[in-house]
Amino acid sequence: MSAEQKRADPKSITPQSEDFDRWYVDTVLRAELADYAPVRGCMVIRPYGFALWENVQRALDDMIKRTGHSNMYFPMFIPESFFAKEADHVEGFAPEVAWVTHGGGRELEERLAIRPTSETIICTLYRDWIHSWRDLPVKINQWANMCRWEKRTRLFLRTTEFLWQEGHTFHATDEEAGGEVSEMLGCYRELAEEWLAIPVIPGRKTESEKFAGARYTESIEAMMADGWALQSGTSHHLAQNFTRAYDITYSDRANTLQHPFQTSWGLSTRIIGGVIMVHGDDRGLVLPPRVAPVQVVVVPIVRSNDPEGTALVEDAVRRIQAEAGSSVRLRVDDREGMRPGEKYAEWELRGVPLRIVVGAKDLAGGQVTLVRRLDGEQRTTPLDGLAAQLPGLLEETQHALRARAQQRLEERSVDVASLDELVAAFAERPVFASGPFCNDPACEVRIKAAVHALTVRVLRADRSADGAPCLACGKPADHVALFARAY
RNA sequence: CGGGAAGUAGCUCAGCCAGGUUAGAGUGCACGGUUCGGGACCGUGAGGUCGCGAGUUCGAAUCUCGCCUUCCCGACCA
Repeated sequence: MSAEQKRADPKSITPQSEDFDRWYVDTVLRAELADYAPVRGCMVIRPYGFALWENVQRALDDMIKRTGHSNMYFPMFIPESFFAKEADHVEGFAPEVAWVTHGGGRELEERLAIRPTSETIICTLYRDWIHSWRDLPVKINQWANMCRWEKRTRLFLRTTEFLWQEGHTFHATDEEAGGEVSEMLGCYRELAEEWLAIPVIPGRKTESEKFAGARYTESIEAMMADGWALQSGTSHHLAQNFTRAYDITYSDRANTLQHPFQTSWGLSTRIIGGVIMVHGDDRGLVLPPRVAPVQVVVVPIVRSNDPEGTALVEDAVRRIQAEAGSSVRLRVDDREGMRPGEKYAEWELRGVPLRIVVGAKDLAGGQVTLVRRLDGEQRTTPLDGLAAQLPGLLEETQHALRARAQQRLEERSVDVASLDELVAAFAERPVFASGPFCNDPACEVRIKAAVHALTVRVLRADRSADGAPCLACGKPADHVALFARAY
């Protein structure tokens, strides 16, 4: 089938190789993860997409609790005067803030920002709640919606309103805050790698890429199937920048007034876009079992003119359901009047990791057919003991997905020692290039100019340059930077 | 926010250039039947303020202007 014909077929999605961006949009819409809302740049997260987000949320929320944080909730409206105290922060967010100017039919005396992030209102409140070294550390988190008026939006990756969690902590010492920053980045890494099967590269942002108001920002960077990078979680060391600006003080053990050290860290619905773009294929989504809303779909093959066979099939399906119990998230697709092939295609589009096909033919030999979404691998297997194997099969898929993503990351990563090598690395296709970098903003500008749409993703936490010459200026470099095109 | 493309049924689109019966197709949807192990087939039926608003005209999906939304490419940014 030619590309032209495929486009005319409303049931098909654009192949990745033809147009990756269009494939992404087709997949999100057709798999019913989300749809466009009537307001520019906004999206509706549909039940299937939200179920996926809830599973991500649950995993991360457990980690947040495990590391000693409590959830709470701040309002979404932030008075302009609260917002304006930290200069870098205001300047950094000013162009993206939406303002409420009217309420109750009248113009407000003071404009209200719709939060683009909550440092300012949290600091304002904690000024009253932190007084003593005994009040520290403060380790809180909130799950909330945010608003950033972006000029160019993309489903999940960058929308005007989005959902995330933002953690905010206050500590007595600089070192303790630094430990918090890396501990939470570690949680994000664990979420990405263990739950979403997405290998990531952790590191520190350059000055130009860091959070407005932070001393430094760390992030995890993931490679999408097209070789582009996605910043998938960020953690900021705010030092005393906000606690000074918002005048948060406490008495230490020696009864001297101190400003606490602060951190903040966030992970958003954007990560859903990452899951889609890392694992998906031309049939649609491929979801990691640990977060898939439906882990196993059972498709019974029944014929209206074969009541005997139908009864056998229905018995077998009931047995699978009963034996699987709550050990896996299993759905039986017993919709009438829909042919099996149609059901297969639909659940493949939706990325369900395992499919069990139950038909009279296989059942005659006490078997059913098992199909893996990951690679389409198909085999018959005894009905006896099948349900007990499902959790193990799902774990296998989870690991295979992770390994596949890891392999792609390695295949499309290169080390470069000069600007020429950097340019050559991107000549054919987008890659992750790593090379020695002195972290001078002027060098960053030169490097970005060398390759179209290139950015410095992070100064890698896992690599050291050992004084090798910076690939832009040749001076001894402390860092190995990751260079890539980014969403 | 600049450049380009697009918006007609849930979806993919034709019709527009050269304005004129009741606006079409495929797919999807509902019902009936035959089917049923990879997106079946036959029949019947429902479904559209032609993105929104002005204007030109006896008459606008079609021409003009403005606006909105989406997609692509930039600039900007999570």
